[in-house]
Amino acid sequence: MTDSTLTPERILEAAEEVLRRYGPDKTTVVDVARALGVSHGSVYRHFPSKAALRDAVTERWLLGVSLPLAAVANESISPLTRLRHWFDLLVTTKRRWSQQDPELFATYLALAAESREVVREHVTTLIAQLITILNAGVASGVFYTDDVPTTARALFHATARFHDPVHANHWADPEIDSAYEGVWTLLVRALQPD
Amino acid sequence: MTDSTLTPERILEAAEEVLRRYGPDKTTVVDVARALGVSHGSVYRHFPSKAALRDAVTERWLLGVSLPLAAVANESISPLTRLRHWFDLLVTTKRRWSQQDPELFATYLALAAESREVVREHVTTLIAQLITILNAGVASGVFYTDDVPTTARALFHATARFHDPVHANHWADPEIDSAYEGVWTLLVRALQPD
DNA sequence: ATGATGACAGATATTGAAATTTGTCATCAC
DNA sequence: GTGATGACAAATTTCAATATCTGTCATCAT
Repeated sequence: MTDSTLTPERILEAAEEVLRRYGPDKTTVVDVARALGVSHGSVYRHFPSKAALRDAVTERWLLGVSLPLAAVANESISPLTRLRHWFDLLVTTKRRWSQQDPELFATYLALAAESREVVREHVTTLIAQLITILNAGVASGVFYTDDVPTTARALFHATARFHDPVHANHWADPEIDSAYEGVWTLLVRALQPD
Repeated sequence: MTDSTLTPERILEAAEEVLRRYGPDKTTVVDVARALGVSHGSVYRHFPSKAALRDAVTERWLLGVSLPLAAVANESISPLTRLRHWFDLLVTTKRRWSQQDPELFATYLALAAESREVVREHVTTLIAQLITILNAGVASGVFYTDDVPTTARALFHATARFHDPVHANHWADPEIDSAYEGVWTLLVRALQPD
């Protein structure tokens, strides 16, 4: 039976399902409760507000991005290859998502825009992964930088056009790949030891 | 008398004034005509559509950005200093604009979002200015790159977070200046001859 | 002849009354 | 006692009627 006890986890699943079906504007707490066969008051027993529920859904989605990236960041391969794989995965994940299901991506975008704090933490997580890769590279002498955290943040910001959803409307441009290569080339040069 | 013959120029001035006052959503061609004391049919004699009028206003605004930058791009100072001044001017212009008059900036943003082609040309213009600076630097040996146009475009994209209006909501963040310095440091390193 | 007008049709936007939603909490069921 | 319920007030959204706007063009004025 699907209707065992009500848990935050089950509510999140239902919320994702409803969001997927109705979009961010038309999804209501009543809809989510209905999908679960409970009253909306019961949902409020597990999430203090609709905003908190939305934040939790956003966090779940962002984990889907950051967990695979964490695996890459900790792979036992050369730091330069690892850095490239990491950015490739970040960029292609976002791009595929935005193109294969634009409506769902728009939903994700709308949620993220309202869950600023959750997104901020996500970005911090990603930059921490970059720090891991940079540290490995500096230790083995293939990267030079006198300030790893600053450089990690700079790499993230310098590539924003290719992974920040606010730029998603450019991800189908024909020049996007060569533009990405151009920035990558520049950044790799910046990391080279003298 | 302000009511001499009706010209595109006078219509543009009136349109800017009305946009400034009412914002992009509530501005109508009828409003613009009223501001000029003419019928809206007369406006259509000079602009084929409301979209064309909007594009022309956008183009005018963007010229306000690109003309001062052109001056910097052609200054007779060291290419590295010139590059830095150019980006500083670009970044501070946008930032001041977005913070001193957020409503007008939002208006500009809304117009630009609908005038894609005009914006595309604006970006091409800016990248051409970067090419000028890079060429000077390569000629005098202070910059290295084997592909000036690609590098110019990469520099523009890598700094998008600090000048692309889609990122304007981060321009008041306290770390924005150090983030900018971080990216700048990286990019300068990438341009250094071996 | 040149340029401005305003009536018009179809498309779009506004408005405010009615319906729905959010979040609370006294009550209910087990 | 624990957890779910649904009635409720306040806030928000929906909807359809009404008004306005866009773009055209036959007509007017100079």
